[in-house]
Amino acid sequence: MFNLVKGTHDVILSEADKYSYIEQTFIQVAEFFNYKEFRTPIIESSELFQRSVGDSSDIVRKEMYTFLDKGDRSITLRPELTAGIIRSIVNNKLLALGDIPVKAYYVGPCFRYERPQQGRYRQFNQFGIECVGVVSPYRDVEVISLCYYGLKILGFKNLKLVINCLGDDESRTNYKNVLRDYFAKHLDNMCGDCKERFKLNVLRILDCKDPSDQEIVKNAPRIEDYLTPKSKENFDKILKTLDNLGIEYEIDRNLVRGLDYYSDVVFEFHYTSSKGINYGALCGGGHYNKLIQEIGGPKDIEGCGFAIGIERIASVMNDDNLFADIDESLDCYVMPLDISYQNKAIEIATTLRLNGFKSDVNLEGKGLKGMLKKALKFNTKYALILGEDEVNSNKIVVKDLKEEKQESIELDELISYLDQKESEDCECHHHQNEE
RNA sequence: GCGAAAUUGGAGAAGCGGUUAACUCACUUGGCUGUGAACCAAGCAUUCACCGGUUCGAUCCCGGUAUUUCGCCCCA
Repeated sequence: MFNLVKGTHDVILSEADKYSYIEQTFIQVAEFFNYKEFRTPIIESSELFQRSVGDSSDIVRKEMYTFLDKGDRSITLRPELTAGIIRSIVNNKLLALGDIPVKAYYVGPCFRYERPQQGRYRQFNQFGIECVGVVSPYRDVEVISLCYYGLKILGFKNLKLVINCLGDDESRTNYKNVLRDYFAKHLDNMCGDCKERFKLNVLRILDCKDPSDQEIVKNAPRIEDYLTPKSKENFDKILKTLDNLGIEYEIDRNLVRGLDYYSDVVFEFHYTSSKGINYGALCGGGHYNKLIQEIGGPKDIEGCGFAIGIERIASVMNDDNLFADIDESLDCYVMPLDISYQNKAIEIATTLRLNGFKSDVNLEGKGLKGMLKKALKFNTKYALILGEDEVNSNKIVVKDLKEEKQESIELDELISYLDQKESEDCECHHHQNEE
């Protein structure tokens, strides 16, 4: 027996159904917003992430799976997908063609060397979108609303959008200087992490969880006082539009996020269940001004995106019972009563499949009782019994497992018989709906 | 990276320094030889995560390893 590698997990059977359900929901919403799928490599050059995610981020500093390949190239398993998506947009010259914005969505595995916990793995899956070529603050709203509707369709109620504005370059340079001056005075009393943050990225001191540090943060200069008029105006437009769309938000001036490429608007959706359990952030995203240029793209092209963790969403949905019953059913289960009828049985099953009936055959040589049990386990509509009498007379018994009725049918008429039963079924449903 | 706790069949789970490792569910087979339930009977861990140590004897005590969970950190 081999153990799983730490922080990895198998996604199988009903768990896999749940993951596809989450992914498909977001994919459909993204398609509806005219986003196109992008599939980029799982491995990228290490430098890509150092440049984009940022040397001062925890991800780059301690969470990347980096190795040298046989040609001595430094390779990294992607810790997130934004960098790769932007790289591919730049490499494929999609921006030079003038079709901005490029609207991309993605789904796939990411890798971070972190301490595993429930709903949190070293190999995990993300869905996300990037909208590159953003010239209007309303694009930011579009990105936020896409995320909002995806979560809503999955059944999340009482979502809280937590939002902040980090400002553009000019705002941030000014603000960081002021902030550095302020924290320099208090640095001796602050935690070790913050001393580190002071050197690397002073903004990240703002979301330190240390209580005594929070006291210091409380009196720190605030970003809103250092925003350039343009940043401020854009942020106000975003907030106003969110109001109009009925998306509730809360401004958190200390929301910074751990990736260095964000500027201007950043956001997270937080969730508290009806039972009052606070699950924290389900996803996060924001705007980036300099990332495209940093990766070698044209100047002055901005983007916006968000990502959700599939594992995290699935874990919360499991916990909060948000998965509707995914109804897996089988139309027909063919049951040969003797192994000598198995060849006949698979012929019948094949015919059924070619005619649009999802079918399976019992080839395990069980007794009728055992096969019926198996049929029930698959949530089968029709059990088809093939015994001596049927084989001799070229017939088959069709047993409706829900109605608990059965009929012996000529094999030639099996498909038309089932088609007729199905259409009656449909009409029945229609009548029920009308009532 | 730091701190803590856990790990017994397919699942839940009891157990104790001494060899039939309880019980429940699931599953298999038969009673019922061609019909789903119930009932009854039988079967279902030479083994208690792995490796060492202590011991006459270890699933139980000790040490190490692995994994998981929880907290910190961070995030999705």
